[in-house]
Amino acid sequence: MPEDYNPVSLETKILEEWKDIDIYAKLKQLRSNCPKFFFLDGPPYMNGMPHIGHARTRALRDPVLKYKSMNGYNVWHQPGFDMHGLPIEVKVEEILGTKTKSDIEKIGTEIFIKSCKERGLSFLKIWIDFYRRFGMIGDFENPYMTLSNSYIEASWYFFKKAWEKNLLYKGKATVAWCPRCETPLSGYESTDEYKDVEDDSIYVKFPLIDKKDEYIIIWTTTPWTIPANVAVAVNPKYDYVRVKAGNEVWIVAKELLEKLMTLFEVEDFEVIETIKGESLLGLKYRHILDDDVPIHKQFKETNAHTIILTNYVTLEDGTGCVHTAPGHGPEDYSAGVEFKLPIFSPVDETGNFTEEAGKYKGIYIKDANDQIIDDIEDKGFLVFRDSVFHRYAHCWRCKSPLLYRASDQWFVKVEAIKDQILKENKKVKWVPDWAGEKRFHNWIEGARDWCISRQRFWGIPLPIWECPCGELTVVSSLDEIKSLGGKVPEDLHKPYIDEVLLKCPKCSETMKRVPDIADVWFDSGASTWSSLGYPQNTEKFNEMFPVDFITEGLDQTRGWFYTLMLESFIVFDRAPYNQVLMNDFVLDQFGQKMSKSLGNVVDPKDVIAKYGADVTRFYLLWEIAPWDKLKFNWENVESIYRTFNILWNAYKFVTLYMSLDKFDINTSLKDVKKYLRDEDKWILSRINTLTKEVEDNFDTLELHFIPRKIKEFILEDLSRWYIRLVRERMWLEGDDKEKISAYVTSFYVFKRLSKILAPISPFVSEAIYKNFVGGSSIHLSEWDKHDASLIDNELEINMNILRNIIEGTLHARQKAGIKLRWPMSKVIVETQDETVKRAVLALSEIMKKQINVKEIVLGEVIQELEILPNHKALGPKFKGDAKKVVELLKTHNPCLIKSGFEKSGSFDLSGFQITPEDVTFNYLLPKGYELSEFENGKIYLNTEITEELKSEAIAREVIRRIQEMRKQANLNVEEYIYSYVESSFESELNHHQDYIKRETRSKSLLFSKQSDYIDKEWEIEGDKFLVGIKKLN
RNA sequence: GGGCCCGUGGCUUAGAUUGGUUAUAGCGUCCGGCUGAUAACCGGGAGGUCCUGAGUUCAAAUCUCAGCGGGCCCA
Repeated sequence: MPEDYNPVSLETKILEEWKDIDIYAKLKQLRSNCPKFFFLDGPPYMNGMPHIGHARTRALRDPVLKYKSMNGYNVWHQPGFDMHGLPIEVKVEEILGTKTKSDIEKIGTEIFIKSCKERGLSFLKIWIDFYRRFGMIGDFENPYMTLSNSYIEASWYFFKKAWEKNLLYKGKATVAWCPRCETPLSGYESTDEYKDVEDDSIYVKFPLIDKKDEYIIIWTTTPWTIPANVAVAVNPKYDYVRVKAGNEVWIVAKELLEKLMTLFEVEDFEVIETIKGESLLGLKYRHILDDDVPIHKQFKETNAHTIILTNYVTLEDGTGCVHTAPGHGPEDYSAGVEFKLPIFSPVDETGNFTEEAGKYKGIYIKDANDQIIDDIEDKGFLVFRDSVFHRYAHCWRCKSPLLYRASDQWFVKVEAIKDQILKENKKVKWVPDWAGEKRFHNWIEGARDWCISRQRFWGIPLPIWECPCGELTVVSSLDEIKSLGGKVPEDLHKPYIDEVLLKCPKCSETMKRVPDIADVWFDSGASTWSSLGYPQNTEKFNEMFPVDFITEGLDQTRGWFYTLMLESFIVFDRAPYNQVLMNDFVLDQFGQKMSKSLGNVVDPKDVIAKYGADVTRFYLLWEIAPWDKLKFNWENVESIYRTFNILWNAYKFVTLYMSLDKFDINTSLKDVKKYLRDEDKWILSRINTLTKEVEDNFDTLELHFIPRKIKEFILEDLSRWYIRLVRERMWLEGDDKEKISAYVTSFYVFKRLSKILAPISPFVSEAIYKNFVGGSSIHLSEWDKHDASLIDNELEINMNILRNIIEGTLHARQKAGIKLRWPMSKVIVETQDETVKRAVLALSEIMKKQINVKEIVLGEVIQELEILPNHKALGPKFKGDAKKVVELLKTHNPCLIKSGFEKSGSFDLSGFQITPEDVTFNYLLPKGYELSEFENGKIYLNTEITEELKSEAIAREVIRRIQEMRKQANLNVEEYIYSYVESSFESELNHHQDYIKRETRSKSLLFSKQSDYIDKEWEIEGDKFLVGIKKLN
């Protein structure tokens, strides 16, 4: 006999059992010859604990894996963990107290790397323990970890392939740079953290050469980039004006002129000429700081200090003439390339000006702003100075303001292959479809070449060796290192890998490794093959590739979904995955982001500790579609818990009687086929319909429908209906066939239900299944496919109709104030719907029991119409005749009056014209009936209580009291008692003596007070009843 | 500024793909009832500008456009 539902102790116990039988090993073995299903785990970043969002993603993916596994697939469930990268470095820097890269070098790269490794690994056990507790079954002993030598070695294959395909190049580029981390950030890393900051805002005039006192006006919020200015960009399509202001001529965009002059407080100005932007091309100007930054004088030989044309110039702010410094902005950079400008970036890794910056050498760029502005002002080129609040990019880890600087980096050519990638993406099934067809598609369309190198420590070292002769070698394996005369270190990380020297295949000189590491986003993108140790081991990979299914959060559009696609495409010329499920985040119940500072964080540990993993998983899937934001709502979790409690109680109920009767679970449906009653056939149909729907939803990954339908089934079909209907049969004595057929049906339903529930809530399903069916684990069993032969749509429809009618009847009872315990003689169902009629005829036995009515009749009831005068209206209208009108109303047929209103809006009442406002119509029920409406008709309940009905009602009332007393006395269900009832209803009770005795398991029923009975006085409908019971010894 | 997603009683939601009687259900609330599986449940009441506006249509929560608010991503 099962205990009460206590999820936490139940789950702990089952976890022990799984451990004892080594369930994963068993599963692996069981499915070893089955078709593969390659699930690739999106590796979480190992810098913190699992949060509720992680739990959500896992609550989505694990059911799919379990479902696939039950359906005979050999599922690959290797967890993965992302363990490199700047976030870990930043954390370790906090611990070690370093501030800069040179600090790290001072304490030693080796110590630093070891600390990073320790930090990355420190979360491993916590995560795997979480996975286990969450009910996941997987290859937890063999996760893939991006920091392992084998992973690193395998991932190098990408660089080799990219190099061979000419998709890897070294270039100078202007990239977002963190001066504290001293490394570039990829485009998307740099946009993660925009903050509103106050900056200088200056308008500066650049003197045109060969035009006396003529200037072009620019605007900038980064004065420190002025020393690197080499051009001014205008939009060829816009109109520009030459304006006379005082003794000078200024050039600005026409549209901005008024605004600027107001800002500069120049009242006296005059437009001399309006010209298209394109005609400004090639005008030369003098760099305003060429005395302080003398290198500009050398640029005179080039295209520097020229007006150029670009279409990124807008009229939103500034002057329409854009200060261009190709060393300090990506757009400036491309313009620089196009117009062959010097790519000049006189700033070092730490954000300080270099020698090339002349006078400003050694000053931190932000600190140089004031001095630069002063210098510009002293030279007379400052038009206006202000400050602005604007959004500025900051480093996503250390929050330092970023800058753009030109540097030598390694790039992956993306722009060249993005059309092919877009084509490949069309073959991927995305759920929801817009995630792939729109979001991901758009992202790829706008993709730029990927700066993959980082000048940091903790990451996958670039496998590129460089010879002084200029030769570059990209290696992709340790064997290759050896064959080029290198000694393979024990650990492939920096600094060890930097000591590996190769012999140049061209000139035999010593080659040194490029000191860079890879952008951490590279790591997980290589998991397609690196997690399987390919290309070092080909067997597993050949068997598994491509990936059948992945799922991650929507933020991974530009992250993992992208790097996987990009890297795999470069390596294998195809999309790496067939199916992607994208989910949204988890917010708090008000739709706000969870954050420590708001104190609204929901820790999955707490949810599991309170309600168990089954409920948590079920809830996370049930609440909303995977691709919508989930507002975490404790009350709804509670409602799922209650559902599970009901499931458990339903399960307890059937097992109680089955075990009392020692029911043989091998009795098949066939054996009892002819004894199955409508409710049995109905629930058998329902569970198979449910199974079919669940199968469909798993196929289309509309996963939220699954728990919703299961919940509906448990509450509506199983608990509130089927069990209510079969309850009486469970109390039948002996080997009654109808009871056995109810057992067989219940057994079938619970076995199936546990299977359907197993992927989502693996513990409670396991408990029910093992208790019922036995075996080692439900997760080692096969999915029970739906049995179409048991689905009876008509029966399901009929039962629905019946339930509507029953609800309606209960409503009528309530209106009439007659409780369900009191039997009634007749119900008339009035309907035009043939289906409803058929349903009533087919299922009237069930209906009679449920509404406690002796007879159900299909028919019509004529309702009498009553007309009432509306004195408020009649009085003023007919004054003295009002009384007469009221009398006349009584003598006319209300139906005629009503149809008169409907025809002409009024009625001639023996000369008095009355209108609808003058009267009120009422339908009168035939005497002794109560009415209630349902979806397809009306229900008339005969409320007349005969002596016969009353005596049965009294009997039932008494039964109910005795049952209550049995319960209070803690008697077992099967225990017998003696009982007595002392009341003024002896003859009525005597009439139903057998019934009362049977229902209450009384060996005797007396009608006078007995000594040594437990007794209690009850009041029923105003009469006193003294009831006593005594346990049989 | 651009792309994508979301906006339905106090709260959480159904609804899309196929426009169609009175807009779904749960929680909460009020009233009543039932109970030998169920500290459960059942029946009923109250509670809605379906974010706003315009358009298409006989008919719009649903389709179109514009706007507002929120989110993710990009600039």
